[in-house]
Order: sequence, then structure tokens, then C-alpha cells
Amino acid sequence: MYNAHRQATRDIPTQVKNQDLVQRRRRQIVDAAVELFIQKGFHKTTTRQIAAAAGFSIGSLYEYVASKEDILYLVCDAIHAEMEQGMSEALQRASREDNPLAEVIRAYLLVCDRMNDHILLIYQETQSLPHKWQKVVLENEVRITGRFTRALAQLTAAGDIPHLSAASMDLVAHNIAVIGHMWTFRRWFLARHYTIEDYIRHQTAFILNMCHP
Amino acid sequence: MYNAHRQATRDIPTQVKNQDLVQRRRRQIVDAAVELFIQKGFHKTTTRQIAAAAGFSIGSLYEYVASKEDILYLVCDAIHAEMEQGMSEALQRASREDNPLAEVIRAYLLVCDRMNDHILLIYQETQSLPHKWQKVVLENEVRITGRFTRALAQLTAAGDIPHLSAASMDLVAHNIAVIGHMWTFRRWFLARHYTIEDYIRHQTAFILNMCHP
DNA sequence: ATTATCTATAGATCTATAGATAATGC
DNA sequence: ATTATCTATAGATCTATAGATAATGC
Repeated sequence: MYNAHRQATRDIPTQVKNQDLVQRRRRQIVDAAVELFIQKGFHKTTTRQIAAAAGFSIGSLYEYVASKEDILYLVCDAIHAEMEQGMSEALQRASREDNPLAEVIRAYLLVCDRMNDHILLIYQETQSLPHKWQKVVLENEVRITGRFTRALAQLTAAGDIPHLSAASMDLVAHNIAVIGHMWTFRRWFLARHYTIEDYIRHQTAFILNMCHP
Repeated sequence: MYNAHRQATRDIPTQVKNQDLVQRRRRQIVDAAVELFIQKGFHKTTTRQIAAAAGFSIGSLYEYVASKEDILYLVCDAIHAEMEQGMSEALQRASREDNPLAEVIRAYLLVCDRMNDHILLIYQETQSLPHKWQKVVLENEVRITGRFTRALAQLTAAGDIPHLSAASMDLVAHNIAVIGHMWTFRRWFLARHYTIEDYIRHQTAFILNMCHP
């Protein structure tokens, strides 16, 4: 279970000794909480509802986490884990003939499309996390952005795009990351006018144009 | 007071007859609430704290609004009003010699820089609004994006940029809007590497590149 | 004996309102 | 008389835990 290696699972203490059980129960908690948080938001979801949806009592819930915020942290970290895994899988399946930047953009935007609600959740509720855990979530975000920076560097090295300053390259990478999120938080507008494939096509063209001054 | 003409002030009923007084008290409520919401978030701010910061009692507060959500709606609408006013003022002062698209981008990004926390607040708390008012807030967002669409159309008409399909033009306009927000919600990274002037320069160049296929 | 789970509830809020009081205008 | 404001609180939650019970392993 890759989740065992995640920061969040290590950060949060538990009363229960059996690590395998902790693993399973926390997965139940996260699955239940994600759905509820998406539906009603973090603050309007009660710990009782999470326990009920996970299939055990409120008392047991607090054997696996120490607070409601702990649950939010587990949720945010699990979402980032799933995004990163989704991208890796998509890239392994990818053609390897195309432009490597276009490929990573495509993989990313497809993950954003699939994980629409989850990405929105992170946008809306990261602020509700204790400060030290906000930092971990932002580091996850930086790690994803790093993939774009690397793809850009690769392209530059191959001479496929003109040389960009490190500052410009970073900014383009962040633009790509945010263009993915934009598909989720402007969906109310975008999905009325474009399919995800339209969106990928247009935005990929725009991003490649950015790099050709 | 331009705020009287806003949707929100008309949507929310009050017990108090004197419209001038309603106007003033609601301004007090909004000013107090904005600060508190930015600091602690909507859900962790209590109506009592808002009343106290506004300078009257909890009982009086509820003469001017019917619920805590009403206050959030007033806040979101006031923020958009201030953004739109800020852009208009900046554009009136602008040189009128430069590229009109670059000018509107500059005006917008400076407003985003100044209203950093307020824009973040809208991102995080719009979800806590009743559905019918979420719609009004999104319409405000569309209205701002419309300014970019119009500037792009103007440039195309003047022949300064190649012809873009209506779909592409809309997408570029949304990209501009989101690049402004990005300055607020990725500030933890961006502000470490760029000043707002760097950011304006780089992003303006990128956006103009987008339009040159 | 130890570990995991459950029930019942302490304790702490928080929103919204009812009813009393003060201020204003005829 | 009417309008605006205040105080006090009803009523409804919700988180987190203490202590009792059930399940597991020696």
C-alpha cells in the first residue's frame, strides 16, 4: 500500500497497535470523509457522519485520529497521492512519440478532469488545516509542478524550444498546474463550451506558444 | 454610494426602514466581516464577533441581515464591486498609448495584488453560500472576464493580433482572469521569486504569445 | 491480559429571536 | 407612536473522551 509511505500517515498518531488495521481503517475513514466533504464541505460534515459512513462508531474513529483536522489532512494527502499515481500511470501508457511536454500536460489534464471534485476540495479546505500540515500539502503541489519544470528543461535541452530563463520556466510550469485546476473551478463555464479534449488541445497549443518568444 | 445598486443589497431584506442607515450599517458589517473572515475563515468567525467588530450588538446585527450566510453574500459582492471599481480607476489613469490588452491586464493584476486576501476569500468561501447567491457571485466573475474578451476583440478588429475563433478568445480571457487569481493563491511560491512587476511583465508576454499561433 | 470497539455524555459552543429599553419624530 | 438597539437566552449542535463491553491471543 503506497499510502503507508505518505507523510500524513506518519504524522498522525493512533491508539491502535496493529499497523495493518490502522492502514485499513484509515482508508475507510478517508473514503467516507472525501465523499462527505465534497458533498457538504468540511465544516458542515460532523465526525459522527464520517464514523457512520466509514462503518464504525464515533468512539472508534477517535482511536485512529486525534481530531477532525487530522481527517482533513489524511484526505488532502490521499488526494495528492492519487493524482500523482494517476499521472504516472497515464505517462507509462503514453505513446512516447509525441512531444514529452504535451504528453505530461495531457496526462495531468486528464487526471484533473477525473478528480474534479477532489481538486476543488483541496482548494477550498486547505485553509482549515493546522499550519504545519498546510505546508505539507503545498509541498505536494510543488512536487506536481516540478514534473512540468522537468519536462520543459528536457525540451530545452533537446533544442525543441528556445532557451528560457529559469524564472520563466518555473512560471510556465505553475501556469500549467493552474490551468489544470482552472478546469475544475471554472467548470461551470468551461464545460458548457468545451469537452476535455477541446480543452487539452487549445491549452496545449497556448502553452507551447508561451515558450516561443 | 455605488453599493446601493448592487445585487446583494437588494436581495437581502432588513427590518430597518431608514435606507440610509441600512446602507451605513451594512458597510460596517461588511468591513468587520471581511477582516474576520480573512483572518479566521467564515465558519470559525461567530456572528457575535462580527457584531462586536462592527460596533453594535448581536441583536442589532440581525435587524440588518437574516442569517450569517447573508453576511457572506454581502462580503463577496462588495469585494467584486471594489475589484471592478479598482480596474476602472486604473484604466482611466492608464496611458492609452500602449497595447489596450496589456493595459487591462496590468490594471487587473495590480488590483489582484492589492486585493490578495479578498480574492482568496472568494475562492474559499463561495461554496458556503446558498446556491442562488453562488450564481450571482459567478456572474460577477463572468463580468470581469468579459473585459478581457472585449479587449481581445478590439485588438483583433484593429488587426494587431491574428484572428482567433470565439472559443479561443474566450479561453484566453479566462486564462487571464485565472492568472490574476494565481498570483493570490500561489503567492507562497511566486512572491518568493517575482515582484508583482516581474509577474506582470512575464505573464503579459506569455498571454500575447498565446495569441500568435 | 491485551487490544479494539461501543455507548453515553460532559462540556463547550453558536445562531437566531423574544421581549425590554432607549432614541426619534409627530 | 414609531423606529432602532440591547440584553438575555432558548434550542440545537458538535467534538472529544471516559468507562463499559466484546474480541483476540497467550
